[in-house]
Amino acid sequence: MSVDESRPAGGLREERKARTRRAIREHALRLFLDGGYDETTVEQIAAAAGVSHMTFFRYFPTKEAVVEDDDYDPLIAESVRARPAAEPPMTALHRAVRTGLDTVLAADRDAVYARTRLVVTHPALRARQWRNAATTESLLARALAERAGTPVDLRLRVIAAAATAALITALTTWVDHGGADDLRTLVDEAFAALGAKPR
Amino acid sequence: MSVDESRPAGGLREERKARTRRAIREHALRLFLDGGYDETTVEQIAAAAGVSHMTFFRYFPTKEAVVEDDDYDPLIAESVRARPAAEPPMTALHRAVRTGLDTVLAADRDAVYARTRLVVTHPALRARQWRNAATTESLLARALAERAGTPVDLRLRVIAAAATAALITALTTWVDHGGADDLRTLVDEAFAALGAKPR
DNA sequence: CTAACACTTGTTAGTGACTAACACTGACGA
DNA sequence: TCGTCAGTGTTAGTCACTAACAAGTGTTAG
Repeated sequence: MSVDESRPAGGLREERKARTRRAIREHALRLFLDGGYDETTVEQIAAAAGVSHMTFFRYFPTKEAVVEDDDYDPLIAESVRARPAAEPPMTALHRAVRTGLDTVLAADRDAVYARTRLVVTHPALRARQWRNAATTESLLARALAERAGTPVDLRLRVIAAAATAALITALTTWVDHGGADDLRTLVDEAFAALGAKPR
Repeated sequence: MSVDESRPAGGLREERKARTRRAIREHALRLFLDGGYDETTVEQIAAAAGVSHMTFFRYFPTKEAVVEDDDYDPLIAESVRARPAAEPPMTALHRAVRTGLDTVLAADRDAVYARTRLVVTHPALRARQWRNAATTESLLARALAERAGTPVDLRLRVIAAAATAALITALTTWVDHGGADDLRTLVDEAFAALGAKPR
């Protein structure tokens, strides 16, 4: 996510790229929600966004990638590092996730729900999400390790993986109930099941 | 996996099918290990097994599916149901996984390692495995619920998901260390990180 | 034993995700 | 203002996967 600082980020090129990226993503999500994920071809998305299908793949490595939210993980990792070192790891993750969630939900709850629903519902996207979960986990494990000043070991990796699993389970339940529940309550319950102290 | 009982399972057809299925799987794994997963095409696997690529897809829904081990999950679920109802859920899962693992490892440790290595190493297979993890989880959650005589709730689902995550983390570590460690010890450590009592 | 049937397979033709190569165009630095 | 090069479109391909039909072989009723 680092931007080449030697070139001003506000140049016409950068701006254009950002706009194209946003356009592709927005049109893709709209088309997915309208006509279904499988039924929507990359060609259609590209056409809707006014680019060729090659350009699509230059911005997103796969069709699935366009649904991902890449900003969320680093945000949580950051939060983890900010937690006091004395806090038990699972509790630290819980609170970090809560913080991140509050931020994201406050911004655009409906968009988050729509996207989550898409991912949870569709097998291919779900699989993709889990693949990314591996990245999330090592990111979180490293954050935990840095916070505690210890090396990354099996214990921390398991805790990070379990926390990710808890979060995903909460998200799945959220969607299964049609978004009726309060997601934050579900997350709290999920972490409670892993023995994280609520406070 | 249920066989139509109205027809004897020992007919020529059934036998032939079983042989074809085994042939495809074995040739596929050999080719994957030899030349890499991506580099091996379904066409090549089919040719090696002496069938057309259509036949391949009639036996396995996707290229990835040929690597999966479908017998393992039900085996664990069975083990879970056999655990005493008084045992805490995470402990029950731990012991069930241990039991299943002992069985599988005793049979063909090297084959298990080779297959696990393939899956852990390759992103697409890894993703697929985790997609199945969703199935595994609901299977385990249901087993836990039946054992305790309670409905499946968020808590049980989270515990099942966390256990699966712990298992996968242990498997990943196993492969990362080149299979040098004792897998059962790793699994014990992984579950210990989730607070499962060792005994 | 044989003929009709059911099942399995191969062939062919297609779709759609994704890639490589190359030519073009326009923004940027000098 | 001009050369450079990042960003894009076009074209032509590979490969996973599917649908439709034709052909072969095990099974079974008569």
